[in-house]
Amino acid sequence: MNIYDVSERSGVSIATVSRVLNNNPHVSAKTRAKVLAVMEECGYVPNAFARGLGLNTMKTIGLLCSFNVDSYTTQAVYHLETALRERGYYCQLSFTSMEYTSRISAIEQMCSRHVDGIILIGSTFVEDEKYGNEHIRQAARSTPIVSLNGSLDFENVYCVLCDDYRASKDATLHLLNTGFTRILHLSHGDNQSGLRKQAGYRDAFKEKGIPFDPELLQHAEIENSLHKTTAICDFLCQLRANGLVFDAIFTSEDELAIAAIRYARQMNLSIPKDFSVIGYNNSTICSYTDPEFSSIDVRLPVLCQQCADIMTGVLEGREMPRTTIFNAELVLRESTM
Amino acid sequence: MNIYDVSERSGVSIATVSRVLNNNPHVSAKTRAKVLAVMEECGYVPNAFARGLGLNTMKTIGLLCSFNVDSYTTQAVYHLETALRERGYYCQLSFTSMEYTSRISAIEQMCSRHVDGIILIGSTFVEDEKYGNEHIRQAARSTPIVSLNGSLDFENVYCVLCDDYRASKDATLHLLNTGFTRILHLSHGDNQSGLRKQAGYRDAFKEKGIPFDPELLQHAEIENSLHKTTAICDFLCQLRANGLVFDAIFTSEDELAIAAIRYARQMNLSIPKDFSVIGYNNSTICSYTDPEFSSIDVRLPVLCQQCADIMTGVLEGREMPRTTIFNAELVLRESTM
DNA sequence: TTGTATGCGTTATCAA
DNA sequence: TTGATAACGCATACAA
Repeated sequence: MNIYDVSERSGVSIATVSRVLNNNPHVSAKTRAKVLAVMEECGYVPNAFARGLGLNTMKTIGLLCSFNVDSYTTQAVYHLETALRERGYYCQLSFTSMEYTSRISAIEQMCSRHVDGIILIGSTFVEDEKYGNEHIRQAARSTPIVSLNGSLDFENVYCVLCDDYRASKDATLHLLNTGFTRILHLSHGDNQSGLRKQAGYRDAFKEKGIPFDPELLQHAEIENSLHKTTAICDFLCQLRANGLVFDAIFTSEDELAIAAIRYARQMNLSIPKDFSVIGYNNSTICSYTDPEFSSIDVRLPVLCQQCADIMTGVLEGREMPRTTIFNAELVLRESTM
Repeated sequence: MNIYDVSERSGVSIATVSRVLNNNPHVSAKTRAKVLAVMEECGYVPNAFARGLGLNTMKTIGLLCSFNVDSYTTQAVYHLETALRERGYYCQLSFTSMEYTSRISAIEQMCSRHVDGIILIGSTFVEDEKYGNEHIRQAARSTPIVSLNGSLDFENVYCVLCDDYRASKDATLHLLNTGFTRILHLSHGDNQSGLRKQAGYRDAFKEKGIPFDPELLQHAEIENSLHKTTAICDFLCQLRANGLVFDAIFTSEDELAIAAIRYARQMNLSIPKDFSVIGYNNSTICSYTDPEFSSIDVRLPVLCQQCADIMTGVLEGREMPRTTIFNAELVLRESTM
């Protein structure tokens, strides 16, 4: 059942059928009604591929996720899809593995599938000097790219960021101001966002004039196993056993804060009097521990709305800001004073 | 840059270019090399829409998620996308809201976009008598549907299930066998999967000849808020205050088990001696609590692989089983004897 | 307001 | 092995 069948059965040309289909006002009410009736009767559905070929768009945005299937990524996917659908766009989804080549080919594939735009979820898509980001610049020549939480300065690439630096500084200052000076920063990795967090953390010490001990900056390797919490908790115990003194932990991800809470309990430290914990992302898991832990709300729903707005704006030919930065908010719970 | 440009620059017809593109063996090595060289040089990428129009497929599977953005759904999305990509298919993603009409239109939209197949994630897509599932039967007339964890008996609909009934029965029996008889079943809702779990739970009592108290079957409304755990914990305290006696909790979702663990701590109940907890799905959050809690592993990666296998098999015209059922496994942790 | 004719970029059939 | 040409189903410029 195609446009020719409908035109035949309703006794008009395919042009008229097409007009009805596209709500073109230059159709008489009578003709329109007739055509619609035939369409209804035959259960006609326009062929999306043909339309795509003609219009050179299928109203589709590619969503690229890194290999971390964490709450940040999954929530972002949810918010982005919802926001884009509201704006008339569909989503194509792809996860990438840990390898650099996987990120490259994922972007290439999206382009070859002729998506209208690509949204990169998380700063893991921004490579360090070792590899560089030429592939992103290249892809952006044909397809607009919005980077959620990753900063890139390329033509046709738009960045929507949360001010991780300031948020981390604020969180660290809060801990410093409430009497904790030996603050361990447990970091996920050295991706761009992680580095911004580390900088904010460090500068908080500087601002307070408190000497900073580089030993307090620790990396926790995340393997996505069921024993992650135990492993990280053990890691913390080991640090302590090795003589590192710390009275608070600020983590780059909520998942890591879970382990920090457990560590405190194992060490019989009273939270928040003797020991404080602050996580990052303010995800649902903040309320999974007892005590519930404080965290930084990165306003993911707002960021995602903005990503969708910018993407649709660009596609509609409007001038859009190349970088948008939102403030985060420190949400205090039982794990801090 | 299209196939005509390539044909012109390489001095062959578009038919030959197309053959090279599709690895058709009826091309001389010399011609192939020449054409490939031109393609490489020009950075030619075939137009996906035109190919879709010609072949009547864009190798795309629609993934439909319900409104619960829980770990089950998000993990399923990850495993499905990965498995399908390995098999040469791309994924289009759509979330639905709580309304019935939203599920209807999501399915219709997928069909109208001409996806090759649709995967329904979770049994929430199976409606009760109130609405019925005619829309699914209808959609399946044009598009093969695979239902993950939802049972449906329609032509062209394939079901991949975990034996929730047996898993629930096993979990309940384990609790009964370790001395707990007042087992509260905290259920997410009366969707199909939830009902199977309830039946297994009930039949465990029957099998042991222990009278079953219907009061022990309780529903927890899930609003996806940050205060969910607190709310459910309060709900449990209220039940207790109202005189309901229970010495164990078996939940239909891991998220609910978090609240059960907290309840036990608040009540100063010693886990697992005085109080046992078993969750459902064996997600990462099982290790977020202290003590970590036991849960039912529904083998989601395996189920998703099977969904992908069946979908691709159907699309390739092979005969595929209409229903596949896997066994779950009870994973014991610190919350049970 | 309606119809005719053409283009979109492939794949595939049939001849050569 | 290669090429000419007809689909595929829609949108649209232009003509009527």
